[in-house]
Amino acid sequence: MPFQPMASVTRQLSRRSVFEALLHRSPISRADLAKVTGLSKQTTSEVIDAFAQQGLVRPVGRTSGNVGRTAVLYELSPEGGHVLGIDLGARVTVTLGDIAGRVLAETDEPTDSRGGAWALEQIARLADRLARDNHTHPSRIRSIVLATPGVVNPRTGAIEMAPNITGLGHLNVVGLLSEKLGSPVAIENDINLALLGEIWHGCAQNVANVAFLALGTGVGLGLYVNGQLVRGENGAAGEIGYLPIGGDPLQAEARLQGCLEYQVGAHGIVRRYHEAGGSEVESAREVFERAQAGDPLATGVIEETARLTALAAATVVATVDPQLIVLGGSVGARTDFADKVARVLLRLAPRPVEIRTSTLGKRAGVVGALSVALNKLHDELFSVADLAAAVPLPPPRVHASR
Amino acid sequence: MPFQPMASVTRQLSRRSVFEALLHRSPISRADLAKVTGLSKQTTSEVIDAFAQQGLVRPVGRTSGNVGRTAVLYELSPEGGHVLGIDLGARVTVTLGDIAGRVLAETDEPTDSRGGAWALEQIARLADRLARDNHTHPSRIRSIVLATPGVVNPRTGAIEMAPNITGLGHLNVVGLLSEKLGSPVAIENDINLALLGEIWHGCAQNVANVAFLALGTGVGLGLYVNGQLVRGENGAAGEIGYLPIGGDPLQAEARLQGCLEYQVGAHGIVRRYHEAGGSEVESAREVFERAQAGDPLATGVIEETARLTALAAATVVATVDPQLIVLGGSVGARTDFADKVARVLLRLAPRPVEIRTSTLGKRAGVVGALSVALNKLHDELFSVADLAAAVPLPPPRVHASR
DNA sequence: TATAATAGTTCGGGTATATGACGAATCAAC
DNA sequence: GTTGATTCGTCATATACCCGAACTATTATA
Repeated sequence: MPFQPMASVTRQLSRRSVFEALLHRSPISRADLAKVTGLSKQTTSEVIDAFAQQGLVRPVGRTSGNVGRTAVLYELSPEGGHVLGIDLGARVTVTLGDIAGRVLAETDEPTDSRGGAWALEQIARLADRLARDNHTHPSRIRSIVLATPGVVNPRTGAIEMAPNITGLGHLNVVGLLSEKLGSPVAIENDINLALLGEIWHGCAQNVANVAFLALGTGVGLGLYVNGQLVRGENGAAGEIGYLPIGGDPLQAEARLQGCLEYQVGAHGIVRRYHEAGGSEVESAREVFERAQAGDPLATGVIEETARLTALAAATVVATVDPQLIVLGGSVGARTDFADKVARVLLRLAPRPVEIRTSTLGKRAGVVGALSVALNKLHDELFSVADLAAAVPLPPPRVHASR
Repeated sequence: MPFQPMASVTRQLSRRSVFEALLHRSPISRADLAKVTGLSKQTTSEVIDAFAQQGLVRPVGRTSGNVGRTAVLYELSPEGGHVLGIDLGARVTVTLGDIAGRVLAETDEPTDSRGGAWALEQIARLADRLARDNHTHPSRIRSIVLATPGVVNPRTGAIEMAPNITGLGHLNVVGLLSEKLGSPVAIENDINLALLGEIWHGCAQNVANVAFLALGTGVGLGLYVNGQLVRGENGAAGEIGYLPIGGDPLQAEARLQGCLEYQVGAHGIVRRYHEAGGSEVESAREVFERAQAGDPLATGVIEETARLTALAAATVVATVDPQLIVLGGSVGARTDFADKVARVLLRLAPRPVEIRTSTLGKRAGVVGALSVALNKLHDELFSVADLAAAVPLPPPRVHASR
């Protein structure tokens, strides 16, 4: 094995170029690939031959009707690799995709209420069945991403504060799952992945600076800045439940649960309705329904919720200046609620910011997980990471001035 | 014209590799360069020869004392290119550096109070003199970065809200300055650059996630996330003067000046001292002095200022989860004040965050400007940007699921 | 049927890189 | 001093990769 790092870089770049063209323009001929990538026909052909031998690419017919010789058209083969996106929330959702980003199948069921290891077992079972039902052996799956609530440590992948699923924090989820499923597993916060889902296939496509405000059982924020996800040093970026908004942040409940979440989380909405003298309700959705039915107490609670949410949004606008704010989660995705928030925000922010509601809804998490799994697979195959890491240009060390 | 027409990618990578090694380990021999870069001695030698011919590199002696043939040591030549960092605030500061990041000279004087075009003229004069005094013709300067208060549009470079220097907003600063100085000019917000200064040579070295909280005449935030500066869609990231903290954000002054800035800005401190019944003072510094002298009114004002600052810091922690918060600016850099902030923040944040005070002080802005100018020069010479842009791997377009 | 156009392959040339051999220069030990 | 080990830097050679041009194959159209 003659190890020639530099020499292989250029071929890797060519491969990557061709792959990308296939990703975006398949079915496509060798000739068109050469035009699109800017590579010579010669190089393109070599790469395609290699891809075909690797099973990454397959012919799908020929051109016809045009003058000249017919061209063989190629596309990425589903056999090239499969990826899995998993969302672990109140339900477990598993999505199977192929290397080209095509969604092949999706399944879900309520999460095993015993939590912890049982939930992982459930995931493995669903994933296995999904793969087999789609003529794919589970071992063919090359990249798996799991969306989970809680703070995910970006270095270790440990789940540090999982509020809803019990007993996840003590498990080595990455290790257990990747062993069960036989493929590399990555974990990411569900709100972050919902954001990436909206960016990939939802309402935030082609935007480099987006904030995703999730309001449901909890409160959370996903940040996408400079075309990158913001995880934070401990994976705790976007934990805006702890924003000092809506009460005394030094109060006991506020310190424990988070000041904003105490008010705006689903429990907070119900509690505030009761405190205002409202009759028994079970869920935040009921408060919304009563408000729509004309209950003035409920309306007041909702208005206040919208005001606090707008304050949180204004906070994000002031710190990060996104082009777009996406509202999601069971509460946030309601268009009536989003309208209220937008109205307040207009008076709070120094400049207007576009607000949209999530278009993917509950699927945002899995879709985002799939997109990350896909990116990981692509990076593994056509890594430019080595290249970027090989020649960084950091600020120079200190030199004495003369 | 040292423009290599389409130097092949692989050679460019080698050049970059060697350059980076020179940057960090000079003086260094050809043999050691080969070891460090992983390139062959042959390639390394070719690159060094090219650099030498280009004037980018020069020999600086030989090794001695070791067994074996002596090696010629090389370092980056100051002739390789010069850069300029400029800070335009109450004073104009100009720093001259060379391609290796060595600071060659620095000068400053009070900003021309007539502002606008006069200030630009002043900058040009200072820069010209600085260059000539250091045996460098101004035309040798290849990259200039200007630090300025206000919101700098990241696309156009226009200054959109310059509070202190009058008449800057209406000028095409980039165009005028680059014409006067004969070199490409970039503009960046002064707080952002102060942050980068601290990261380069100050108290935030080797940290990937930093927040820089500047408290002085105004209030501002610089964010460094995932090893990148956060500018925001409109360059308005970090405009935390508008954070809804410390009062009703819908109040007239709050909406105009920014809610937090109205309280915590230097004017706000003075005003609050007067409102509390304190006697005439001119500046925030006097309030601090009186507090130190035992004035209970002043102490109260300072405590409240620290509390509000801590709230702002907690906001940043909750949204972005930095590893480190740097306090800077004439007020923020005071260690006594920083201690107070740290104490309050400890009780606000769900996890402790390190707080430091700026070590570069007033020079942070120029140093940061110089670092960016340097990076721009390096990127121009050894751009890997073309390379990264040539083969992106974005999420694929939507495919119909089957 | 002839012609123009397009697809894909073959071949030669140029630029890189790595490797190993070789001369040059130095220290250390005898 | 002389010799040997050691390191520096260059030369020569082989290989990988890319491109462009020539060439063959295949098609629509006049």
